[in-house]
Amino acid sequence: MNFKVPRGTQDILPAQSWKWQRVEAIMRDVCELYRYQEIRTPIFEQTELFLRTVGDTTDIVQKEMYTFTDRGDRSMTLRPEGTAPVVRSFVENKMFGYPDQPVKLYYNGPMFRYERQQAGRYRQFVQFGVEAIGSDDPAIDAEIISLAMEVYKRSGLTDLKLVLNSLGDAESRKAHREALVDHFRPHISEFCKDCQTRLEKNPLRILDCKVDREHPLMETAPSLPDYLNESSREYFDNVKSFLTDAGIEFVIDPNLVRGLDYYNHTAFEIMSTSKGFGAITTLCGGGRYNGLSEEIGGPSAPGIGFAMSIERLLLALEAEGKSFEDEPSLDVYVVTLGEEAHRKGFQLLQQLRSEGIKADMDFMDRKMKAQMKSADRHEAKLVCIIAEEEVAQGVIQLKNMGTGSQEQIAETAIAGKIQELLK
RNA sequence: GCGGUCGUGGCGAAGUGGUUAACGCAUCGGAUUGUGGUUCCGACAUUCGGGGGUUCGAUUCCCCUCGUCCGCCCCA
Repeated sequence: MNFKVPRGTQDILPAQSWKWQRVEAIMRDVCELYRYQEIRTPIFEQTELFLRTVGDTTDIVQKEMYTFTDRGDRSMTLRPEGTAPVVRSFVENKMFGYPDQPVKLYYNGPMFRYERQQAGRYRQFVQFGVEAIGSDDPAIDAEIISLAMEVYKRSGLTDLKLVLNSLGDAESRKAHREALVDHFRPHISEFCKDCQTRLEKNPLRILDCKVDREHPLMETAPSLPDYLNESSREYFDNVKSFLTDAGIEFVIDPNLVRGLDYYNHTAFEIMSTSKGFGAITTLCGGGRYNGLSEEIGGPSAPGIGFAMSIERLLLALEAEGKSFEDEPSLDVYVVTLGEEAHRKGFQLLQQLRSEGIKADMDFMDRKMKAQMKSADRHEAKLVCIIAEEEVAQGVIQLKNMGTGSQEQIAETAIAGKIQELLK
């Protein structure tokens, strides 16, 4: 019987996992810098939470959720996104009562969407997300976006594009939506099948359609910015000016529409412009979700956040031909010959480690030559060689793998000598 | 959910309807006794994703299935 990882999932092996650790370290550092604190919510939630918040006409709910019934006959769903669970927790734990507002949170963990495989798309993927709940200051929109950009910057990415739009408040959205439906309905039969369903589900999406982009009605379609009411427009202008003040470049895309129902006002995506990337270039998506808290039974609490996929960040790095400099390395490899030396070598190994020296040795009873090869393969800076003779004399041969030179050191002095050489 | 592509040892990759499935890398062993990154020699797929069919005979032909990769939709 052969087993394989479930479709759309992957094992992250040592050759890659160290890069994940680098990204996650950056992410934590930046969050601390911005005073965002980690929150960990369950991997699954009541299905109803996502139906209510994400929206039952969205792709996520219609075709992508991992939903199951538990033994208590309750419908549960592996979380497809992180915002709804965080806001659920915000409400449930009455964080709206915390003295310091807004509540600034981040999370990092697996999300699940039942989708067909493609480059940069997985059924289980890891999202790092940040949420600021409780404030409707446009400055915090800029802060959130800035935080995302900072993570990418520290990761080494440069080929990025920040795309920005405003969906307006509920009133603006409604007005625009009605205008769109009125505009397209008389001629909807001339559009593709997808657009025909979009008319009812999400008419905004029609503007995005690649099939019908040449249709004359596209040109004359009501544009979202024209339907923003006074306060929405003002809010968006403020977000833009805060971003500009922060030195963050962006482009406005009036057709940028976020897929989830709970979004309003600020919507943004960060995309990779690197060549050689797959068809999917969105690295990060986010927006404002005023009203989400009420939607799930909480008090009014405006919020904004984003989510980025670690997988895609790493893919983007590769597309740009970059990686992290500080790959894990080994300081010392201990080579031994004979049983007694092996025993002695293990003692030395443990001593070195207790002093913070990264060290390893052979556990396969290999020949000396093979042990040297291992040392070389692991790029050990130094090799300690111990055989019968050394054991008898209480000494160790210390070889510098860079220069090839070797000297004999008393075993009592070896740790100090190594510390000195590693400086 | 729809469309295309591919599936040979740890990895990369030839190959043909017929009794031994190239090659490269990696790995392991050896080339005078205790030393790496170069070189030389040797070892390493009862088996060609799985199942069924055609055939005297299939890894090569057909069907199904599982899986891969890519694109559409949409997104992270």
